[in-house]
Amino acid sequence: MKTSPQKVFQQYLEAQGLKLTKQRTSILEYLLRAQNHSTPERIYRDLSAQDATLGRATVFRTLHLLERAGFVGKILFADGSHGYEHKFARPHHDHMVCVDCKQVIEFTNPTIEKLQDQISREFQFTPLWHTHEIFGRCRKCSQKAVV
Amino acid sequence: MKTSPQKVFQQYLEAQGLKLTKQRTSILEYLLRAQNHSTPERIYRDLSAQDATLGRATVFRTLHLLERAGFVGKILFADGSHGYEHKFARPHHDHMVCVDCKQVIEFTNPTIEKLQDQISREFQFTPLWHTHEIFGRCRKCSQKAVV
DNA sequence: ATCGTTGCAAACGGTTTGCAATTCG
DNA sequence: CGAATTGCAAACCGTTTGCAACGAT
Repeated sequence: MKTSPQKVFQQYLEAQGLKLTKQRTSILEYLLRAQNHSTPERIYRDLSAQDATLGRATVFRTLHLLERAGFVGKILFADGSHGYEHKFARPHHDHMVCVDCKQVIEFTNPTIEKLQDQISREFQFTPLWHTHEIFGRCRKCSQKAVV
Repeated sequence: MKTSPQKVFQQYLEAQGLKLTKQRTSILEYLLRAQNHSTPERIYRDLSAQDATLGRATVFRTLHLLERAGFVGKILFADGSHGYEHKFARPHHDHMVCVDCKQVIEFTNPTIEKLQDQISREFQFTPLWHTHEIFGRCRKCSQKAVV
């Protein structure tokens, strides 16, 4: 009994009284294909190449919808801008972002997660979500950057 | 031999062949006064109340200058916007941001810092800086939010 | 048929730039 | 004095919105 992202999305829409349109489907599938760093503009450019009538507004609207539903999340870039990544069948993770080649490396560390909960508890703070991004240079770019 | 932020700033400017203007001084002093969550717009509004000729562009230009120099840093808000905080005589810290009252609680955890370095090393990633923000509800807002 | 959804273009908010006038050193 | 800096307004970019046409159920 496999539940594909598409099916999950469809069920979500149905439950909310919303409709499954071809635009929503193609944006979802774009996100599933592209591992990460999909920006609204890139999604728009790539998809409107096939389907010339797709509008920028729909990309934004669908991204919000998916974000509200918890199917996609934001990822920060070093310059302060951001992109999106889907969260289907992917455990929570944080990011190391290369300031040179823009590559994104995912990491998880259970100890850090545990410490965050502990710190929150100390302050009687109720954590809902977090972002944790390490900016720096990946292995390759570190080598190149050596003076 | 005390070195005030003002003096440090002045020396930095001098070293770069830049000038110390009254606008730059007043923006720096604003940031020193306001603990945190200063947004460009708020800085502009508050300061231009006294000095009606101050321009928005100068606020942005000065903020960039201070950021490049490492005297101020960005702080993310829950809605994706951001503000600035000065970094004079304040050790590195991360943030817990209340999604309701917007309050920012600072925290530091040496173990987390150490783990970050360790993870970076594993990937042969050279960390330059990081952001780590926990979003949730502060003690007071957690209580209010109980259904 | 109904109501959600779309594309469009105009509006938006935050940030940036070009330029002539000003100010610091 | 000369170079850096400023204020202004226009330009810019990413995102949002109002609206009439369209499409899914």
